[in-house]
Amino acid sequence: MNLFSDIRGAVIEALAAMTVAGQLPEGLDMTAVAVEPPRDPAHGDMATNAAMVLAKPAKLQPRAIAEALAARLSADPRIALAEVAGPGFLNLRLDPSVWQGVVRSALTEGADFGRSALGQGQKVNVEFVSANPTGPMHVGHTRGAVFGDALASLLDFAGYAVTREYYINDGGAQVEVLARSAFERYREANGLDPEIREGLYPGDYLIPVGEALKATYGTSLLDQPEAAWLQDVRDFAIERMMAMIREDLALLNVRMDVFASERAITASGRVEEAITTLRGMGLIYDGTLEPPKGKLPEDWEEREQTLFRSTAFGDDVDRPVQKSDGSWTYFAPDIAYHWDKISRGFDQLIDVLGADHGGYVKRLKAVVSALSNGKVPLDVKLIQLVKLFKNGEPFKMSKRAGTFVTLRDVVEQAGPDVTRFVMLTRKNDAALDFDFDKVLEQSKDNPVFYVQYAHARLCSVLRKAHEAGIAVADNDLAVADLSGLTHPAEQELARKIAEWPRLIEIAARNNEPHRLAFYLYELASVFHGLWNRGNEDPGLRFLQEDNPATSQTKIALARAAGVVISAGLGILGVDPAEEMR
RNA sequence: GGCCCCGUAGCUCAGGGGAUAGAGCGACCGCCUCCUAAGCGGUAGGUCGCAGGUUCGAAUCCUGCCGGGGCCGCCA
Repeated sequence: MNLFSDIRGAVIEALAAMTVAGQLPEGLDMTAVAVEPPRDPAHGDMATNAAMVLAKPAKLQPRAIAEALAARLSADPRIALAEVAGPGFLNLRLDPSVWQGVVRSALTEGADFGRSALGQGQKVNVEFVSANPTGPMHVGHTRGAVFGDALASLLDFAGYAVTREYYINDGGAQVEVLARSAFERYREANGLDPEIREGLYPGDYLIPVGEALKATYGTSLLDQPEAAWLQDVRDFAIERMMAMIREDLALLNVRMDVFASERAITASGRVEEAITTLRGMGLIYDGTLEPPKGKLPEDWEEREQTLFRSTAFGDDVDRPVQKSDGSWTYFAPDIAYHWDKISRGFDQLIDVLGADHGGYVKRLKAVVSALSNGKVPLDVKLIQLVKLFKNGEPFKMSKRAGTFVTLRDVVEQAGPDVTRFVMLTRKNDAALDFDFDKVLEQSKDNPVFYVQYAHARLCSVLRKAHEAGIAVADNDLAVADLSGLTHPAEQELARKIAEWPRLIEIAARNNEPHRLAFYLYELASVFHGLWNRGNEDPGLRFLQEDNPATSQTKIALARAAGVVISAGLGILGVDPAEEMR
């Protein structure tokens, strides 16, 4: 159930009845009518802007509409009080039974409470990570991985059919560099001095690859010319790198449905196909580009290239797809890849990219718009940098100094739960500070801990109640008498729980999983607050020693909060701890 | 030069058309005979960068400017 959409339905129904009764003109657009939680709890449980939104088109005073609407809504048993306030808000106070209904829904629906039909089963492709298969993943990839995985889970929960996809850039020049680098390590494994020339990858992680090459090929490649071994060594090294990357993702509990290979897509003729399609639309032409403004590259030369008319879709300049020598630019496989995704029938595409790829957003959107006739929206989520700290001091990453912080370093130190939650405590387009010490702190300063602690406290209550012989299994609590949940502090928690389904839809609409992290923090805060009220007012304790029935009632509320915390953390990929150690 | 992101409390950040703008940290004052005080309550703290505009209503949308960061190439 989604209480907010239920009540909005009641408002829309009342407005329709007013139209029939001649109190409103016909044909009004109701899409802007919203039912939201008011900022100030004193304003009631929910508020609707209906009267203000409709006043102008209906040519009526907002207060007049609001009053007529209030009169109709008052007849709804769920609405205890409807009063007009401010410039025309209609504040609604809900009957306590409504909150009891929310708690019961959470208990009966369990992990599915809040699941939405918003997506209507639409096929969404979430492409994320897509780190080059040339080395281990670093912190930046970590954030992208967590974000993409959580977003995918969120969209799944919101009713989309989600595919998690990794695009392997195994077709460009950089994998040949990888091959040459690995070959040097292969020579090293055979007792020769490696020549890690400028431009090759110097990382130690290639040493085992060199050894593996030796194990497979012995000395047979040593005196061969590059042309003889390049392809085999490249494929061998890519496979090794991808195995390493898969392991890293597994450490973070990130899973992929599809690993798409640039080389496979290119080999299948998708590039030519996509370019031909674009050409058929008149979007490909031969021409020369203006030199870039600002600092002019030293070797700038005007040359004719094959260009994609991305300016037709709002890009700043047209983009080259083919070099002057006829070979494809790096952009061409990207076109083919997105064409491939469109061809696979996705209704929506999402690309999760590093913020340094911001300059490609327009051309990617242009391509997707062109190739799908504007039917498939592409949302590009840019992931800002992660700034690492240790003891409050910035922790500079440098490949040269050997302080290159990998995904594995982070996860091994902080653990997957902490890493994931912290990475989601900031909007994707805001830079994130990640302090190794703060993140491991077990106090309320650490949001992960704070949320997990709320859940652990609940579990503690459940254990104690169970020991006391009170039936606290979910199906027992779901049929408990909830009419005793009338205290304002208890209703505050129920109100927060009721926001969960609405939050899911807002977060999913905006592709913003960070909203879940913030919400869960708030929910935990309300839970801790109610818990502590029990110190002063024993009547608010969840466990009422001598009264199993009342205990069941109150524990049902606590457990409903726990259901949401558990589900929410589940979407973020964080384990809801049952006890803190 | 162009494009993108950011600018909200002393600090770190939510909120991104609705009412008197929120949270955490830091500061100050309180709360353990009691389900985990690893927690809770309260006080103080604001020109939502600046200036226009749209709107019944702008921190939120539009334009310009200021300040910070990022990107720009036949590289990937």
